[in-house]
Amino acid sequence: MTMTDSSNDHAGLRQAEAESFEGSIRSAGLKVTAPRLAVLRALTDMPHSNADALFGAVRAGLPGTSLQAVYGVLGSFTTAGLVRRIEPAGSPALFERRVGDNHHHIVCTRCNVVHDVDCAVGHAPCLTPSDALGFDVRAAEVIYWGLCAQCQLDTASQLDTASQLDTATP
Amino acid sequence: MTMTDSSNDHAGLRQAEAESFEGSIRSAGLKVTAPRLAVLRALTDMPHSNADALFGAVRAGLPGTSLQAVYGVLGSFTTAGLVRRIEPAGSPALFERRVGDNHHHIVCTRCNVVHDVDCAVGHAPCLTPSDALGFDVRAAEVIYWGLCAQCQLDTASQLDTASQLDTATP
DNA sequence: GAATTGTCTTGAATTACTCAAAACAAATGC
DNA sequence: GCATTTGTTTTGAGTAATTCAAGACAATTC
Repeated sequence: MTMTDSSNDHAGLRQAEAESFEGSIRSAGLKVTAPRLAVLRALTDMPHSNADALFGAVRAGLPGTSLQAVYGVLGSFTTAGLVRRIEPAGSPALFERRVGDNHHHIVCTRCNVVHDVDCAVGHAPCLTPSDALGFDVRAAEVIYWGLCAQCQLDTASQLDTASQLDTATP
Repeated sequence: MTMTDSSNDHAGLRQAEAESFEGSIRSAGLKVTAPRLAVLRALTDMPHSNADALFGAVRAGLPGTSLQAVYGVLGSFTTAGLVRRIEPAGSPALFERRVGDNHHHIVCTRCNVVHDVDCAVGHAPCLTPSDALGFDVRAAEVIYWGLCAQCQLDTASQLDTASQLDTATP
């Protein structure tokens, strides 16, 4: 299947996007390859994804790609500072394109959705521990844990149903 | 081999300690078993240890114990709120007895040593993100990354040696 | 002291990830 | 353009940390 250039309204945008991906990869000192472009596009569409989810997205547009290639791409991107890797407890590593701004994350304990949150207090928030114990502190990583809005609703309605059942079965 | 009670100065202390371990386990609603006592003792001696390190320590005093038993003990202790599990990025899960005080951790990026640090700012420090995005925030986990005092010295002297080599080989 | 309940041992399986060698493709120099 | 160099991907295997399951066993309860 071939695609005529500028065949629809999105073509221009898509091409501009592709060029920006290419530029990012190239200026990170890495060779521009199809798997790399595909991973970068997938990561733009679905931030906070793990290697396996990205592999799925990449494979959709580039069938021959291996999972190891995705790991390789993510590794080189992370080393190059093109993507950031986070590892919330109990989760495989997640990746995002938002780098260099020291933002943090909030994770739902029920559905595992992840969102970005900006620095907690003032500018460089938790970067100063009460006592650094002689450490030369380079980074502070904050993860908030809680229930997302949807899961609050879901659990509330579950409790509701449960209490109704209690009443219904004396 | 048998051990006479109160045969040395440490015996009284050791017994008191054993009783406190027993009490902790019992009041957490768990059965008191030899592997559990051994894990709790090991964890007291070496906080921020992983399952494998604890297994090693436990096995020293209680040879028949299996690694799976250690995982089981740690799992039930964690569920019961008797120990806290932390998972710094790139590390297997670490365990500690200090629970319920919402303290944080500082990890050396070179030697992986972990220390406790108290809350960063004020009382409930980073517990309030700038924008919780509708989440019901229950916990904030902060990990500081940096070089410990010893590793600062080590890397400094290495740089020193390297520059000396540079000068020595023109 | 027997019954009940929960825990431990043994053995296997799973998940997430890494390593290595050969095939291949992108950038570089001619 | 085409060959070379360098870096990347594929294929296949391997590892670390952890979990699952069945039966044996031990701690509490009655």
